[in-house]
Amino acid sequence: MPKQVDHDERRRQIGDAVCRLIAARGLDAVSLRHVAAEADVSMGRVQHYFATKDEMLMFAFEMISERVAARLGAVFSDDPARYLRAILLELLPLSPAARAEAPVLAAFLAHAVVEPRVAEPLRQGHGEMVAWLAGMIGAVRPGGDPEQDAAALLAFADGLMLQVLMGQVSPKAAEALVDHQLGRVLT
Amino acid sequence: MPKQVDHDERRRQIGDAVCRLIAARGLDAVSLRHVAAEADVSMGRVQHYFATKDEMLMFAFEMISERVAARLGAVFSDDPARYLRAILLELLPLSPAARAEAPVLAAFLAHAVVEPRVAEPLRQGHGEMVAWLAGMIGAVRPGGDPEQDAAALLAFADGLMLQVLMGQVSPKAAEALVDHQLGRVLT
DNA sequence: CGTTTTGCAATGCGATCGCATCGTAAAACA
DNA sequence: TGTTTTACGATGCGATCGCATTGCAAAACG
Repeated sequence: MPKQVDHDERRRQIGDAVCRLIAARGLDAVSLRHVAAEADVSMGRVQHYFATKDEMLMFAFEMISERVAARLGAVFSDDPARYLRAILLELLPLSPAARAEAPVLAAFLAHAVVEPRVAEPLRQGHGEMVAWLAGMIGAVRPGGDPEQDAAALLAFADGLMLQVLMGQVSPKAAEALVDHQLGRVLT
Repeated sequence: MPKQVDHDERRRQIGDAVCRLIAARGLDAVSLRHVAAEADVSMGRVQHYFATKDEMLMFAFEMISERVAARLGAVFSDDPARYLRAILLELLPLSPAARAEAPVLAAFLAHAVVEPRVAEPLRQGHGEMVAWLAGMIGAVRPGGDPEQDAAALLAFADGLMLQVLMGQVSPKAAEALVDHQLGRVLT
């Protein structure tokens, strides 16, 4: 056999091309041929690593999910208020990394509306996020209803992400809005 | 010539089919043949009323935009606080009408991320909505920064719409969240 | 009443789609 | 060193795509 390649590495390279394609031209621009071209490999190679297009898309979805999770996991602060703020900002397409991932995430969010297999993991992520946010809010400001505040804050962040992506809100304005909203919640 | 038909009416019938298709299976399920089947007409008819698929999609987009606008326009209350609440609830997929339109809107929102021709009118609608909300907030609670509160509230509503569509938040919980959030803003 | 115009239905075309199949160079393994 | 197995590249197939073309029945119009 030819030199043993890193199977997972190859899959990630192709998944990367899928994500770039989605970010630039949307989910329906993803075809085996376009992906192969974007990744600069043959179509046979793409097929070798993914049995079906659907499997490839689901892999790309898991990829960006994990990347976003990793980005959020890399955030930390001793001060709960700062921690909370940093996490919320990390959800928005402000940094280059987030700006690359957010359009892909947005495409999958819309896809989740009509595709339960995408919606389910997102549902789980939502639950975990709300729980984490509620914990932080409770740490900063005891009393009240931290779960409600957490859920509201997450809805706010999700909507703001989309609005920034659509150009309805500038990155600068989005950051100001996060501070404004946090000010309302944490007092 | 055959009996004079109501040209606009026919276009709306086809546009309706497009919207139903998008709501059920997403934007990329829209093909001339699928639309013809959904509308129970021939493909030739679809082509007769829309020169290109793109024109058909843009028409469907304008259709739901106007419908949502009409639904919002039908809301009214003498009490600014109630008015504000009613508008926010109308943005969510709670009523049957809103539940039919929201998935279509969500699909176009995601499309807007990579398609400026869809993003532009949405940008305008966003601006108008923020201005209106700010006015209402100012009427209920003078002082503060109503524009910031309005923008934050709209981001919250947009995100909540998506979350309800994805099943992350139940309609009942969404309504409670709206009241919670309004309580934070209007005091 | 004949002509013209309208509203389609039908068909076809080239492109592209996902996917299956086949062939093969090469390295791991016996 | 021979065999097997891996990693593809190439090609092809049937389905579907958007769109163009053609034909024609019927009603509005002079």
